[in-house]
Amino acid sequence: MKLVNLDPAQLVVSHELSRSGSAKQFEDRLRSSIEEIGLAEPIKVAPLPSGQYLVVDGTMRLRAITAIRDANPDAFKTIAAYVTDYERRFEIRYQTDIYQDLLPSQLAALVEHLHKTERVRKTDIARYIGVSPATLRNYTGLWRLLQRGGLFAKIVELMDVGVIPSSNPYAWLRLTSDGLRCVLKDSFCDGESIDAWVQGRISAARQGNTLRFTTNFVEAATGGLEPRFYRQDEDLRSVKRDLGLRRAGDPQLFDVPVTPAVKSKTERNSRVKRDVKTAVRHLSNVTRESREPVLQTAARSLRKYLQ
DNA sequence: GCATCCTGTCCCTCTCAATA
DNA sequence: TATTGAGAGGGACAGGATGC
Repeated sequence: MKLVNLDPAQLVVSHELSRSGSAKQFEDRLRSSIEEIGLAEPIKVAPLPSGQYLVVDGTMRLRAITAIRDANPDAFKTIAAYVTDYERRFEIRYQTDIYQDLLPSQLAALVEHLHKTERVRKTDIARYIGVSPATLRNYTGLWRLLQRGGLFAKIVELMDVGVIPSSNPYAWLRLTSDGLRCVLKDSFCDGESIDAWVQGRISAARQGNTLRFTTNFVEAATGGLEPRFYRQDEDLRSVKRDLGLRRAGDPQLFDVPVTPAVKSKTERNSRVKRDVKTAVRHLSNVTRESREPVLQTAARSLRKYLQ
């Protein structure tokens, strides 16, 4: 990719390549950062027949720079940009946003692909996309819902459009098919048929009319059903539930003896170094063996980050 | 057999937007 | 400006699965 400096007036933003979400605080911090240290990472553009350049990646940075220029017209007379192929604008855009802008179902599919096909450990994937291993487990849960298909997959679709929170897929996974139908019929559909309700909520959400259900609502709706509506028997679920309750209710039960600070710090450092080394090895394999350009790019990027 | 990783579950904390 | 509510993410556990 060729690096050039472009006049801001030459840049054109396309809605189809802009971010789907917004974060005011992030944008404020981005603007402050660019004001303070400049544009650390050039944006990516593609040439247009008109002589202008389409912003492929960097609309938020451009927005921040525009805001800075509104206050100070002398700032950023040119903007550093990598010139990419217009034909590859979507590929490049989605490579860049592989872990920032994906729907929950897409992220779940990506995680499982990296894990199963490319053999990247889930802890490494979590570090790469900047979430905890616990959060990554939610993506695993989403993937399992998708694998079950039918109404379970529809639940993920409802999560994608924001009707149902995606933060606790296991509330749904514990149900049988009959249990799922029972929950939807009794707590969500309000007299409508299940299929019609699901399709109606998805369509409405896509038109901007999203009816959101809370995690508490989901938990209440999927909990406390008859035992026949759960995949595992009540005793087993009670044991697992008790683990969480014991942990929350009496933390000192689980306190471990404190080892000398120096020793534990040394051990931690040694462990971290070992983890990083292993992660780099896995990622090198992905870069070398994967046939997916997106995954090669992601693995190269994470390897560079870890090193 | 042991070490490591993954799963399913719980509650808590933090962030952010909406509202008073 | 302070408060509130919702959602996202984190910490922790036991136990199962897997690989060496």
